[in-house]
Amino acid sequence: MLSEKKLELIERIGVFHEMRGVQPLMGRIMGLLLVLEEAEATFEEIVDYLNVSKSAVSNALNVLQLKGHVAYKTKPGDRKRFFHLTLENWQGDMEKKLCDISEMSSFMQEVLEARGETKPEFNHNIKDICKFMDFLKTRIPSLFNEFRKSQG
Amino acid sequence: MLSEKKLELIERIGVFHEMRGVQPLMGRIMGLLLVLEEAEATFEEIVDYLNVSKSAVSNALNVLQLKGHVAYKTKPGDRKRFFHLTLENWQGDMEKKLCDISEMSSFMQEVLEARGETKPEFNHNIKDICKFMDFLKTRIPSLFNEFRKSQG
DNA sequence: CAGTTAGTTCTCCAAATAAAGAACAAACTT
DNA sequence: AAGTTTGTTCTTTATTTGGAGAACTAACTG
Repeated sequence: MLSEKKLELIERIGVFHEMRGVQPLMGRIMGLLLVLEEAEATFEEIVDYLNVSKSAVSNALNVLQLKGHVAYKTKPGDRKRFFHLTLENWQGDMEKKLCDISEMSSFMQEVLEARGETKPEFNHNIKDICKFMDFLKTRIPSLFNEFRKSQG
Repeated sequence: MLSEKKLELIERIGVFHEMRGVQPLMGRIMGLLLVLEEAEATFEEIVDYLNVSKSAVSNALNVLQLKGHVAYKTKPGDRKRFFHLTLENWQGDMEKKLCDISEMSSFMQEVLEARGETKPEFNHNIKDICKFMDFLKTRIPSLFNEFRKSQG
C-alpha cells in the first residue's frame, strides 16, 4: 500500500491534470508513475493501487501511450508490461507545451484576415499577440541552449 | 448575420478552447468577440449571433469576467453593456500561461521529497524538469523585454 | 488440452456538464 | 402606474463522460 502522503499527492496531481482537460484516471496514473519508488507499474498494480477497473486502466493507458506520455518495457521471462512515464524526452514535451501556447497564433492570423480596419487599436493588439507568439517560437531553441549552458 | 467564414472560425476557436477544458459557449463568445468588426457585443447580440439562451450567455459571461478574459463598458444614455475581450493586458495573460507550465514544478518538488533514491536516473530527470521550469520562470521577464526591443 | 495470466472490448449505468426555458428582478420610460 | 429593457436565477432536460463489470481473446503454462 502507498503512504497516505503519496496517495494524496497522486490525487492532487490528478486534479491538476483534470483542470487542463485530461481524463481523471489518466492524471492519476501519471501521478502514480511519478511517486512509485520503482517509477513503473504493471497493469495489475495500477488497478490495485488506484482501485479502479481493468477496463478503465486499459483505456487510460492506451490514450497515454498514444499521446506519448507513457510507454512500457518488458522483462525477460515475464509477460507483464511495465508501464512508465516517458520523462526521457521531457525537453521535447516542454517544447511542445510552449509551442501550444503559440498555436493560438494561426487563429489570430485568420481573425486578422477576417477583420476590417474599423478597430485599428484592437487589430494592433492582435498583431502584437501574433508577433510575440512567433517571437516565442523562434526563441524556444535558444532558451533550451541557455538552460543547458547554465547547467554546465 | 455573420459570414459563413466568420461563423466557422468562431466554431474552430470554440473547439480550440474546449480542448483545453473551457466550456463550449465561453470559447464561442471569445471567438465572437474576436471576429466582430466592432470587437464588442451586447448581451442580446451574443444571444442572437450564437443562437443560444440568455441563461447560458449570462453564466458564460460571468465566468469570463471572473477569469478576466472579458469586461464590459457602457455608453452614455444606453443601459446595455458592451462586452469585449480584455486584450489590452495580453502580455499579462501570456505571462500567466507561461508560468502555468511551470506550475507543475511545485508538484515535481513534492514528488522528489516523497521519493527515495532507488531510481537516481528518474529522479535526475525530475530534478532537471524542475530546474528548467524554474529557469523558464526567471527568463520570462527578459523574454518580454527582448520582444519589446525587437519591436522597436 | 485445461487452466492461468494479461489485457481488451462491449454493454450498461451514474454522475457531471451544458444549455433551455420560464419566472423573476431591477432599472428605466412613458 | 404600466410596460419595456436588460439581464439573473432556478428548475428541468439532453448529452457527454468516465468508469464498472462481465464476457472475451491471445499467449503462455503445466
